Amino acid sequence: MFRSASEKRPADERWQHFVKANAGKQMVAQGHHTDDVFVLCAGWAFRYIQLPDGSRQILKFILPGEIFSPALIFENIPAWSVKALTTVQATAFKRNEIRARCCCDDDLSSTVAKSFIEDKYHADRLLAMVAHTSAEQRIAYLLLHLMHRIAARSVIREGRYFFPLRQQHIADAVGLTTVHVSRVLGGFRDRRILSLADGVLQIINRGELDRIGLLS
Amino acid sequence: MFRSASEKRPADERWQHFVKANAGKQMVAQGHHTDDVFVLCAGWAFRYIQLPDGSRQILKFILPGEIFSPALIFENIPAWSVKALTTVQATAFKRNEIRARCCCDDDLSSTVAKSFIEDKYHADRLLAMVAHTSAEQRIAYLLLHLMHRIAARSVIREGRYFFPLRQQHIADAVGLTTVHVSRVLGGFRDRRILSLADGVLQIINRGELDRIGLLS
DNA sequence: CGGTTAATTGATGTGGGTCAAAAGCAGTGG
DNA sequence: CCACTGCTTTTGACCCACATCAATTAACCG
Repeated sequence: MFRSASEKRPADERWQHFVKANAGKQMVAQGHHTDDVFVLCAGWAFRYIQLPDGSRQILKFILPGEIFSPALIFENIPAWSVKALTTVQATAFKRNEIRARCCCDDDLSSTVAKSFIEDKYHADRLLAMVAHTSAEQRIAYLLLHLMHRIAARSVIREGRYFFPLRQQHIADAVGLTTVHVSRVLGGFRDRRILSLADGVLQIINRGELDRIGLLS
Repeated sequence: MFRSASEKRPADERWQHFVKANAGKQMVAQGHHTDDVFVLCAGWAFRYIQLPDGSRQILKFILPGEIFSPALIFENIPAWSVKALTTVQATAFKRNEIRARCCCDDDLSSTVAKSFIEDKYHADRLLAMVAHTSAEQRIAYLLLHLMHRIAARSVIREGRYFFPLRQQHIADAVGLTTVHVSRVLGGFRDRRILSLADGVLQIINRGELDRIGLLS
């Protein structure tokens, strides 16, 4: 049975609530006020900014367990948008609640700080890759980066990764066109390095992929 | 993370001290432990990461009054380096001291949060520009961004900005070669948009510069 | 079945890289 | 005062990685 004090309050006063969305649904909109701090529970999403010329830059792919952006805890008008990549479920906490807890909870505030730093670390490295390396290197880097994060939360067998990105997403993340992404992935396939189709990334020659994309 | 037991302090563990450095001096080194949190007092510096292939990505130019990086407050092995661009003076605070104060000082922690968010905001936009726009747009954007920050801390007369960057720095910040930076700046000069020489940036046609670099 | 969206492939164009040379301009030292 | 050195900027010639445009195929779906 539900013992639902919270159920009886209006929806916008509960200190947390759940949301579901289908693939493609915009969940946070650049420049629009929100009091919610979202944490992804299931599915994939991505954070991006839209340029006035119509192109978009994907800043980060968001995996289950991750906050949409640590910045959301401190600002109520985000400078970016978030869109669901697959069907997703997320929990929305009230910002005030989170911030109140941060003050008296050392663990939480240290987690927040870590997530800020990690976020920034990856953003900096992505910038370096996009600015200074070839299409092959950028794509290899992105795949390796995501593989690492995927492997951290599910067991990987035979080099097969669940991988819901379309080529358009890869293109928007590393600053290429879909046409060229297709060519590069085709090249990887021909050279027996990996194959990417039907939402599955199959790694065939990890060593070679590392050699290409692991500039560090 | 490691924390040394509380100890009596030798002279060099004062909770803050000052440092001076000449242009070109490396002040923080990627991957090397440091207990100091630096704030720039005078001169310019820049934060960057070095890629294994030798090229470097400049992440941010640091102006007087700014912290080298907000991340420095929470991590003791930075993922980036900082180098002096001009002769500089900086104050080095002890990390433990800063963090202790953050806990009981709402103003300070809110300032830190703001600086994290602002830092990230500019990094995201730079990534978008580098990934999706032309050389002219990137350079115009960088100049406009810096002009804005310079103007916030000193009066500008007749569109003349103190501007100590070499073309190499511009190239490393926006992902171009010095040769091409030279051509683009030459183009701007020919078209009476701006001229950049001898450490002075002279804006001639601000409207046109905005039109090129202000994609927002 | 047509209609739509994603991936592929080919032909062609171009922005910016690469290489190389030269020129300007400190410093430095004889 | 002039040569010498090192650093930065400029300029020219050439090239290639990636964009652009366009057509084709494949998969999915009501």
